[in-house]
Amino acid sequence: MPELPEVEGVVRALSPKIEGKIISKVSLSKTVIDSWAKGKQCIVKNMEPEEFETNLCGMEIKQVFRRAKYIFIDLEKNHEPFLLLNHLGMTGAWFIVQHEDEIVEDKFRKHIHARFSLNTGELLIYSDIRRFGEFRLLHSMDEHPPLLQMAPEPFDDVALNYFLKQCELPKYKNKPIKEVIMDGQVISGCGNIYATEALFKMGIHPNRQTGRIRKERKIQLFEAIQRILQESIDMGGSTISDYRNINGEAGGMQHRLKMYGKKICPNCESNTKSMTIGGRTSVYCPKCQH
DNA sequence: CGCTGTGACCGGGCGC
DNA sequence: TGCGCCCGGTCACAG
Repeated sequence: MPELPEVEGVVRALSPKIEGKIISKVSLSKTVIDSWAKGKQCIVKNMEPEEFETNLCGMEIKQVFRRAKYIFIDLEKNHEPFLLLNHLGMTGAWFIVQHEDEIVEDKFRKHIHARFSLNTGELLIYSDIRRFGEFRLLHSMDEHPPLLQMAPEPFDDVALNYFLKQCELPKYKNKPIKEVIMDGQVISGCGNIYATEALFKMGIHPNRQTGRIRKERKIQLFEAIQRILQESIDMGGSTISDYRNINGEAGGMQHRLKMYGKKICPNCESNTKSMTIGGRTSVYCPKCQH
């Protein structure tokens, strides 16, 4: 499941391969196209799939960048700028190939939902097994209100103070710390894996009420999150189930995880525990985390 | 108006 | 072998 480091990996791999190229044709899957008639919006949101295909046709890819867990692609057609939003959801993956049978894993090849033909003859392919991903064709981020609520990038200078300020709000201060650090309006890009790891590293129980953690400790926690996100970026992200980078390769960070998905605490060797916090499974060591 | 809780979206994988 | 259920990122919507 892609969190910030995995999305960053995709963007770094994707950008040099597609920037400057032109989308000559777009073809969405039957599942996506048929969903509209059924009153659903499978993957392509807020636009009729055929319109999405037509609109993207002829667009030049200017720049690919990441914000939180979103991939954004700056596009241009007839001197008019557009912004293509893509979120990988749980299982989204991009591939650049000459032919789609180069995608060797069945589960990715079987769930291709968007094919972008490039003017170079290459195929840019978006596959999404569980279809939790999404595309939105926008002019700017203002068009999609949730984007305006996002916390700053975690490596931005203002991110720490933003985090501390949000923690003081009534809606957050009585909530479990894990729920708060995973909230994109508090910290950008920190999902279950890295929240679990940072809390373990800090010895903080995931269910601790946010308002009951001293400021100094909150600062240390934030810095731990920054470090683990950076470490994971450097390692090529974590491949837990379906994450692949653009070359179909797994990341390396999963081998460095100490608590996420573990049965035994690597510090004290007691059995880990698991509880649901904010609707998500949270693993922790009952002895090391308080 | 703002906060809170719940449902919806999915198929791989696992437990029984 | 087969069936049913669990899981999760994000948002929409109800209360």
